[in-house]
Amino acid sequence: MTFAFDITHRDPNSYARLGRLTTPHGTIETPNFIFCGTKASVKGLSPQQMRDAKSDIILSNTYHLMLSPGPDLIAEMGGLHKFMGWDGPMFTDSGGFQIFSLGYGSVADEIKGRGQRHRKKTILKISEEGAAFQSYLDGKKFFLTPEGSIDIQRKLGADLIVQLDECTPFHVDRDYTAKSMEMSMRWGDRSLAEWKRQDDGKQRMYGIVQGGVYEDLRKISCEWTRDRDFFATAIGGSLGSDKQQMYDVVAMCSPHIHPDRPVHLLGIGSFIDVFTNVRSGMDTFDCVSPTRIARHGWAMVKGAPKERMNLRNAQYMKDQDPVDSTCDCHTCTHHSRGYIHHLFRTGESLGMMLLSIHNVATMNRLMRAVRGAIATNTLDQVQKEWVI
RNA sequence: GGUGGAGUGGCCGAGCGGUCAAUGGCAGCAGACUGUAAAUCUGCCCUCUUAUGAGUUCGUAGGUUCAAAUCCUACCUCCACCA
Repeated sequence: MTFAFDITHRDPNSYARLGRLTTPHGTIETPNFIFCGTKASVKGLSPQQMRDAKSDIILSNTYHLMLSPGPDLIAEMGGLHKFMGWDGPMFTDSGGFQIFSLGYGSVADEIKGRGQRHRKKTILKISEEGAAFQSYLDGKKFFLTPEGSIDIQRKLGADLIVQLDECTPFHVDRDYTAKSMEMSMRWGDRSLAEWKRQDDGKQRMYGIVQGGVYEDLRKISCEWTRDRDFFATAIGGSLGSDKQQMYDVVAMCSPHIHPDRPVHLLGIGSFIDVFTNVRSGMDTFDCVSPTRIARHGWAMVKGAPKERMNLRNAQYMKDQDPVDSTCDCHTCTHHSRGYIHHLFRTGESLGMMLLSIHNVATMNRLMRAVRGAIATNTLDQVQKEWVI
């Protein structure tokens, strides 16, 4: 069997469960975390360093690889696994998030109404047929359709692929959200048809739940994914303006999604978010945050205030302790806070690399702890160790 | 010794009579970031104050003027060239 999802344990008190997700490139335990390697590279770490940090699965992006180096080149190079030197399970996102982010900027910018800062929109038009982009690299125009996204993802060759959707913004009205959701459903059907047409047994597809913050829309979208031949379910779109609303939106999906399929929560990844959403039945997560904030000087630290520590802060200048004395990653077993502070202060790229290693290792440690906690029905206690 | 040029906030460097507590950049201090156009972006950055505001600043000391970082004089220091 090349693909499977086996649920091995269900938490009696919530939707939390343990599972084994099997792909042609290996089996991962769930809940698990998928690291973002958008342009065929997890920023700051080599595939070997990802392995050393105990990572199981990574993700790349259809849109970015479409622009450069192009799907045909990657196919010619033997596919994405071979191209980037990662032989484990891999996921590709469809480009749906870029339909949002290239028009609105970051999630925080959009929610806080700041608009897209410092750059022009490069999403030109969204229509029933697809989305028109202008490459930020050379101005060349691209038209991404559901069929095109699937075709590109087939050429890239990730194990787990995703239907094209429109990632709905927060600041749109209910009517737009509903129409957008319906279009994403039609895009999902087209994605599924294209996948079936090209199916070679090496890939499986996620359908995406949209519907914004509206419970009735989420229910419709969940049932739509449940009733289609998707291998798995992903929850996407606007999840609200704050954490509580995000938790509520995810929770309102739990009763309506297919109970036996893997469920992925798109774009979420803080400690508290993982603990909370695992209870709503989320099996996998992905987020740019571990590697992005590492490049900005922040270490994710178990049990720390706000879950993290800013190594650029002057208070760490003479600190001889490791970033996290309970962490056994390469960074924490070899380097001090003071040294990492120095690397950031002097602009040495090694600082970003060391913190990226630590944050990746920490997310993997978190997921192991979450799995252990579900197995022993101790989620509440373990959460208190991680989140204060 | 002579001639010319220059001395501005931690550093570099604009400003050359009022709209100057003084553009920028760097450094510094903190913050944001959740399917990555992010090694990005934001705020603070003379002193006191939450702020309005007040008080001291542009080598030093005088002077001109209603008004000086900006003009004049002397001195100090540095640079260039000539001896």
